[in-house]
This record gives sequence, structure tokens and C-alpha cells, in this order.
Amino acid sequence: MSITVDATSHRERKKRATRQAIHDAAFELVDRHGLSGTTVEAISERAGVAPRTFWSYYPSKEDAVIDHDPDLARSLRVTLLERPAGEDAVTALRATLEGYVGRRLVDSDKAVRRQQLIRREPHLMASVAASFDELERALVSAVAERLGLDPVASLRPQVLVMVACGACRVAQQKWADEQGRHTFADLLDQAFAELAATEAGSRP
Amino acid sequence: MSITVDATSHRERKKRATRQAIHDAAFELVDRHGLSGTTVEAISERAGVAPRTFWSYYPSKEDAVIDHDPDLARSLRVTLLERPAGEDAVTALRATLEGYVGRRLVDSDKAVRRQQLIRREPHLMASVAASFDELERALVSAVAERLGLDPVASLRPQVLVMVACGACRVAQQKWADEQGRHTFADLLDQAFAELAATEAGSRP
DNA sequence: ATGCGTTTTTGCACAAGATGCAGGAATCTC
DNA sequence: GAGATTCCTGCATCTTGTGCAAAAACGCAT
Repeated sequence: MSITVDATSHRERKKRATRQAIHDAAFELVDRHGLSGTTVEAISERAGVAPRTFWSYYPSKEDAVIDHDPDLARSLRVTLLERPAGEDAVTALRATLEGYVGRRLVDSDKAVRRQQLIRREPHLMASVAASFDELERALVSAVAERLGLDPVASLRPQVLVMVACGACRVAQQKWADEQGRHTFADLLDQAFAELAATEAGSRP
Repeated sequence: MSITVDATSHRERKKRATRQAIHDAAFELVDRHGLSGTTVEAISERAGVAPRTFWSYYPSKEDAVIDHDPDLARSLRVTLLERPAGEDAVTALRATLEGYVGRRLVDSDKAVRRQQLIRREPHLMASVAASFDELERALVSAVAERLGLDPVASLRPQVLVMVACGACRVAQQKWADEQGRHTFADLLDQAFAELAATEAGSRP
């Protein structure tokens, strides 16, 4: 048993390829025939594995379609903590999320289809929400660390993360709706501009 | 076939009672034994109906636990549109949501258990997210209407709703975490105060 | 290359979730 | 109370998801 996790070993490459194949098959079939019109059996066949193997890669059909990166949370955390110390929290969050989302939107055609698929199939929201929740938690703890605040005593970290993630989500949604007519960065600018223009402190 | 939907007919009352019984049974059992430790058969038995009947009330176990009100979205929409015309959008949203959440938190013990249950059982997020999504859409369209904005052209309605719902979510989470040490209204105040203190308009 | 320990894949059995259908029971209307 | 309508139930069936153990693939040392 060696400690070295050679990310390019034959085994590792093959596992990644299989995972990708299953995800691709799941996405393609569900996009074409809907969630309930696609069986795990069909996905497995298209991916070239036995049905039983499917469940050693993903715990459910929905998860196979969404394909959540298991250590994205850690990665975002690191990125955020590496932002310049002087930078204010919202800017740091914004830059962190922009970088991540930007990377995801490189294949813009796939990204649009993905977003629209999620809209068409509300059941996919389960996986998406779980993933989002995990990211928000990670970011809250990272922001609290950055600001030297106790996330139990203060609501500030939660609110900051909520705002930044929310703006991001709104921009991403819009971007998918108009299929990339504006760049994502532009839409994010717009969302943050709206935020700045909002009188949030008003009292009923 | 009469159009009148007599909400207090024998039939209607019985249906409501059955639905409530199923929900109660589901909540109680899942709270005690976990989602995967509770079968639909057990829920049905506790509620005094045949297993087959369960699925004519809820499409899944998770939905029975969450018990989403199917016309809450419409109701929130109406409430929001009935707010004074002069009131700014965030305040109107805040008041609308506060009223709704406040009503839900009347039975505070149940509400705390519910929130903690959702945390313990991530699978419940599916139903919660679907419900939330529906509410946000309804509110976006209502806000757009109020402001005379086109929600496709402007991001403002989306951002406003996102902020208000987000603050609400943060406050609710906190409220459940500390099991009602502060009132929900207080925590909502805190969340909005943090929002107001945030420099959201900064650029990277 | 051969053999050996480890990891991955697969098949099988099985419990639970979910849906369509049709007969029977309860309820409503008159 | 009779007839129409709606609801509840049992049955058959398909799918999802998991545990287990055998078989296949792989990595490594000789």
C-alpha cells in the first residue's frame, strides 16, 4: 500500500474515464428523454458498464446527471483564503465564485443545456441544492475565519455568503436564459450593481 | 359536477384530516428513525390508511414529511401585491415573508424539530428546494409587477427577491440553531442590518 | 512472464419506492 | 334511497438502491 496517490496511474485514469462516461451518458439521455424516461440500466449500457457498477460511482440517477465535484468546497475555501488580506469580503467572494463559475461556463453550450435541464427537471434540484448547501457552509466558515468572526455569534458571514452566492446564482440563471448573449462577468456586474442600488436597511 | 368547492363538506374535511394524519405520521416516524429507517408502509399504518393510499396524497416519502402547501405561492403573491403601493420593494417583501414565516413558527417546538430534521436528512432538501424555487418565482413575478419592470430585461426583481428570501433563510436557520432564544423577528432585523452594512457595490 | 495481494467490476438476491388499473366503498346530489 | 361521482384499496409491475461474494483487472515484486 503506497501513500502516493498518482493521479495519472492507469487505474486512476480509468476510473475517471468511467465516471465521465457514466455522467455523459446520464446527461445525454436525461436531456433527451427526461428523468423518468431514463433508466439506470439505459445509462449503464450507454456508458459500457454493468448496471451494478453505476451505483459504485453515483448514489442516484440525479447525482450522475449533476456530477458534483466532491472537493470543490475545499477548493473554494482555499481560493478564498488566498485572496489578498486587505480585500473586503464581498469582493473576495465575488472573485472566488467568478473564477469557479467562469471555469464551468467554458463549454458554454453544455452549460446552457445543463441549466435548462435543471429547470425542466425539478428533481435535479435535490442534488444541486445539496451541493450548493455544502459550498455555502464552506464559504461561511472561510469568511468567518478571514474576518475573525464567530459564525455562531454573528450573522455577518452568513449574510455575506448568501448575498454573493445569490448574486452569482441570479447571474448564472440569466446567462442560461439568454444563452450567453452577455458574458457571465457582465451579468454578474449587473447583479452586484442592483445589489448596491438596493436600500436593504429599510424597516417595515 | 358543481363548481362550488365547499371547503367544509364532509369529504373535504376528511381529506384534509387524512392528509394531516399522513404528514404527522411521516414527520414523527422520520424524526425518530430517520428517512431510510422509515417505510411508507409504516407511515401508512400509523396514519390508518392503506399503503396505496399514501401515494394519492404525496408523491414521495420526502414530500409527506415536508408537506408543501400547494397554493402558498399564490397566497404570497396576493399578500405582496396588497402591500401599500408607496412601500419600497424590500420592505414589502420583508413584511410578506415575515408574516408567513411567523405563522409557521407559531408551533415553535415543531418548527425547530422540522428545521433540524431537514439538516439531519439532506434528502429532504429536494422537496424544500423545489418549494423554495416555486416561491421565489412567484415573488419575482409579483415584484416585477409592482415595480412595473420586465423580469427578463432587468435583474432587479430577481436580486430583490434573492436578498429578501436569503435574509429570511439565514434568520430562520439561526433561529432553529439556537432553538428560539431570540425571536424570529429579532433575527430577521439582525440579518437585514448586516445587509445594510454590506458594501455590495465594490468591484474586484 | 509469473504469481500474489489489492482494487474494481459484476451478478444475484432482495427490500423499498412508485405507478397504472380496476373493483369496491364512501360520499354527494337529487 | 338511487344514481353518479369521487375516493380508497389490492394487485401486478417496474424501477431504485444496497449487501454480498465471486470473478476480472490491475500493480508490484520477483
